Amino acid sequence: MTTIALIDDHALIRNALKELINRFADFKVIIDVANGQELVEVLQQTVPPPNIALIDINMPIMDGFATAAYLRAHYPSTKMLALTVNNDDESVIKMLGLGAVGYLLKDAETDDLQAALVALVTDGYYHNELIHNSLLRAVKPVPARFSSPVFVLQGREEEFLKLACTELTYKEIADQMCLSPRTVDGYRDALFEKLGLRSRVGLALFAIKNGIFRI
Amino acid sequence: MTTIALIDDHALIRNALKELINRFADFKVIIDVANGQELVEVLQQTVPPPNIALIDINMPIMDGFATAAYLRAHYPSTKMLALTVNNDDESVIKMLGLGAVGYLLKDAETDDLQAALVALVTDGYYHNELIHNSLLRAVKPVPARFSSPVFVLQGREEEFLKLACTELTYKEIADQMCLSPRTVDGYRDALFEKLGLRSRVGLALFAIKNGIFRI
DNA sequence: AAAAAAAAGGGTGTTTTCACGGTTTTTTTT
DNA sequence: AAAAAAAACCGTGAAAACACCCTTTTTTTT
Repeated sequence: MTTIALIDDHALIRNALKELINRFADFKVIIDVANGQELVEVLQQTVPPPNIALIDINMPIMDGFATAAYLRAHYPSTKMLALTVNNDDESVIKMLGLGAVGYLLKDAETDDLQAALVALVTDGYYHNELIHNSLLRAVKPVPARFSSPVFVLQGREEEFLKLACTELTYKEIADQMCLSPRTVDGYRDALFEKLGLRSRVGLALFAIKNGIFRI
Repeated sequence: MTTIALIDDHALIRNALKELINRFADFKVIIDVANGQELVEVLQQTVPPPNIALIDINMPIMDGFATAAYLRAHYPSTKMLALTVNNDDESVIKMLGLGAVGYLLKDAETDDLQAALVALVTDGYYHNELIHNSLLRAVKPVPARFSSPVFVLQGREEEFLKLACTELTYKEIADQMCLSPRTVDGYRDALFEKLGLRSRVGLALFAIKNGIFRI
C-alpha cells in the first residue's frame, strides 16, 4: 500500500482528490492539510512518513516551494509530485529543482494522475511533455540575443570565463592560467565590452546562461 | 526533400550513414565532412544550407560543440541533431544549450534515427529518454549537500540574494531594498558566514544552484 | 516584564575590482 | 616581407567589495 499526503488549500479539491485516490488500487491518502505549516505539524505525529506528497503551489502561509524544500530536507524518502494550476516554466523548474519527481497540471485527466502515481512507485519519477519542454527551454539560452552579433569566445576566454565563475580572485585566476594579472584584466575587459557587462557577477551569469559553466 | 549534412571524423561511419539515410524516403545527404572546419568551408558554396546537420562531438580541429555554436550563429535555419557515442549529461546539456534540437547515441537503432529525422521535420525537435533524464539531472541541485545542515533563508535574505545575482552594486541593492548600505553589508556577511563563502560570485552561484535565482 | 534573538544601522581599513590609458610580442593576413 | 590583428602585458586611480568590530531598535521567547 502506498501512502499519500495531500497539501492543498482548497478543501473541496482536497476532499475530491482524496475520494478519487482512495479508489485507486494500492493507494491511500493518510494526510490532507491546507498548507506546508500544517503538514510540518502533522508529520511529527506520522510514522512512517507518507510515500508520496501531492503538493499544490499556491497556498497561504507556507507555499508549495517552501513545502517541497522542507520535505526534501526532513523527509527525503517521501516522493514529491506537484499538482497545480501553475502552467509556467518557472514553477516547473523550481519544483523539480527542489526535488519534485513529477509535475502535473490540475486540468489533467484522472488517468494521468493514476499513471503519475504508479510511475512514482515503479520508476521513482514521472515524465510528461510539460516537464520535458520546460526543462528544454530552461537549459536553452535565448538563441536570438547571442547568435546575431556573432558571439564567439576565442583563445583562452572560455577558460577564463569558467574560472570567473568561482570564488577565486583575478590574481588567483592569473596564477592558475599562468598569465599575469594584467592579462587576466584584459580578458575581463574584453568580455565586458563584447557582452555589454560591467561586473564579474554578470560574467558568471552569462557563462551559466550559455552553458559555458555548468553548476 | 530534406537535405542533410553529416559531420563525423570517421569516414567509414560517415559513408555508412550516408548510404542509410539516402535510403530513407525524402532525405538526402548533400554534405559529408570530417570536422567543423571542413563544414565551414563547404557551407560557403552550399546554397541553400542543409535542413539538418547530423553532428558528431569528438572530432579533431573543430569539434561538435564548436561546430554547433558556429551553425547556430551562421545558419540558424539548419536544425542540429547530435549523433555521438558521448553518453553523459555534460555533453547532452552542452549540445542542447548550443541549440541542438535532438541528441541520439550511435548505438541507437536505425528506426530511432529515422524517427529523429522525421520528428525534426514535423515537430522541429526530437525528444527521448536520454535527453529527458539529462535535463532533469541538470536542473536538479545536489540534494544531500544543502539539506542536512538545514539551511533556511530568513527575513529579507532571499530578496537580497536575488539582487546579488545582478550587476547592481551593494549600494544600488540597498536603494532598491530601502535599506542602508551597511545593512546590506550585514546581509552579505551573514550569508558568507552561513554558507561558507567569501565572494559575491559565490553567493550568485549558490542562489542559482539552489533555485533561489533562476536564469 | 525581562531576557534573548534578530534586524537594521554604523565606522574603519584592506583588498579586490573595474576603468582607462598604454606597450611589446606573437600570429595571421595580405 | 610588410601590414594588420590578436595576445600578452603594464601603470594608475577610483570605486566596490570584503573583514572586523560595534550600537540601536524591533521582535520573539521565556
